[in-house]
Amino acid sequence: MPRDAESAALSGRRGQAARNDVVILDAARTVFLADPKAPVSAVAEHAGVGISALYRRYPGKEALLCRLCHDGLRQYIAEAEAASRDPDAWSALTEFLGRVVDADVHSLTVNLAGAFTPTPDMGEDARRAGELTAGLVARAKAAGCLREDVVTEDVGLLLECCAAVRTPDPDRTRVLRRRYLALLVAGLAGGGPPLPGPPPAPGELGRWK
Amino acid sequence: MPRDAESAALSGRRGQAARNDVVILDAARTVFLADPKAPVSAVAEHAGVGISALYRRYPGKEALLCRLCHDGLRQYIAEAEAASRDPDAWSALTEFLGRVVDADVHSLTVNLAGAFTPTPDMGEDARRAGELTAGLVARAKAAGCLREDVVTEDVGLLLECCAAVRTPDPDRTRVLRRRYLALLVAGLAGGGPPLPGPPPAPGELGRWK
DNA sequence: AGCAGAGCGGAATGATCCGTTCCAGTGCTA
DNA sequence: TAGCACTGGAACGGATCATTCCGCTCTGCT
Repeated sequence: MPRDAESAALSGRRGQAARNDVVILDAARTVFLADPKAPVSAVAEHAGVGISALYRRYPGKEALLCRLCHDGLRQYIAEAEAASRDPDAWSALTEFLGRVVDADVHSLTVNLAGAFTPTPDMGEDARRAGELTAGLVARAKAAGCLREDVVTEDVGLLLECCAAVRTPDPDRTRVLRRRYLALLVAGLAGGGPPLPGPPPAPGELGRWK
Repeated sequence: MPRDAESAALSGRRGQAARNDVVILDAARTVFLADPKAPVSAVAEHAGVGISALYRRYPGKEALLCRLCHDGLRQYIAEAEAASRDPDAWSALTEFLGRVVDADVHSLTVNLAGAFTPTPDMGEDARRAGELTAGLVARAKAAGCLREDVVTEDVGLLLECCAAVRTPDPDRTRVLRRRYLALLVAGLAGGGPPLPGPPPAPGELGRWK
């Protein structure tokens, strides 16, 4: 009988269990993305499984949220690393932003934070994410395509702005977010008066501490 | 004895009652702006009054929310009317946006909507608000200072983006919001590639129907 | 001066919601 | 065929709120 845990074509009880692993995770992402404080039962319902299927895999809601959040953080890092390899500094930054917005990674990492006590791993990953972001910003600035008065910390807030755009339809939401990201990116390119106010300070948005 | 209901210097029981009217409204605005689903008791506590002081004035939470929201809508209209009188089409639009963002009117009108059944009055006011907004946009476009591919409905989403910027400190929040509004406004002025995706349709964001 | 009651603070109430546990059923697996 | 890994979903217990209620204070009129 097949023993490969990676296979999606597993049959029987074990197959269902393996498939439930991913079904549950997907459902959780969808549900908690739509409403970070959704009840656990909503996840089970959306996944089409019972509540016990969920509690067999995670010790509690907090663990599930933590997993989701950490996955999002890892995805952010992966996108940032991929962008770092783009030879063009401007498209590296802007396409990175586009991908992060599309994947709704920001909602995952930020809106869910605070609902659980972060693990040390996540702190480390968060630091790495910050570094990579700073790299992308610095490179774009050095290339002269990004206005000088933008700082690394602005990126998080920009993503927050895009994440605020929401409609009942996920696809439509993605499209509209791209629209306002485009507006923001046009602003990032320069033009207009200097940006007002002191920029966000490094520790200021310390949801991660 | 003084009978003037407008006076803030009313003495005695009636005076306290009149003063509580405004204290409660202010507290409600502050509290519900910070958290639209805050408990009623939080409002009373923030106002420094008991819960009954609140229930003496409003039949229930919903009525209070409705009042707050309607007030916000009226303020929006007032700002839009004031802006309409600005002879410069561009500053009419941008300074209007700035004032609305500063006053956090958008959070008031949008984040609170859905928590109560709107009155017909509000529907009427919402329509008027839409008209005024469209006027500001049309004028800026006609003057050639606003990019052509922006539509009236974009304004609501822009405000939503700004409202998404939040810090524990209200003053700092205001400053940061202005920062990203400036970025968006720079984008609105033009430059960069055309905005992607179909723009939001008139009825699409129908939180008010 | 005295009293009727407007207004108030805050405890008590009752409903709702939600995370978690528990148990009986099901059909692989050996 | 016996055992058990896994599951669905009901039941439990705690928490949170909106709202009501009661006893008190102090005002404003007679």
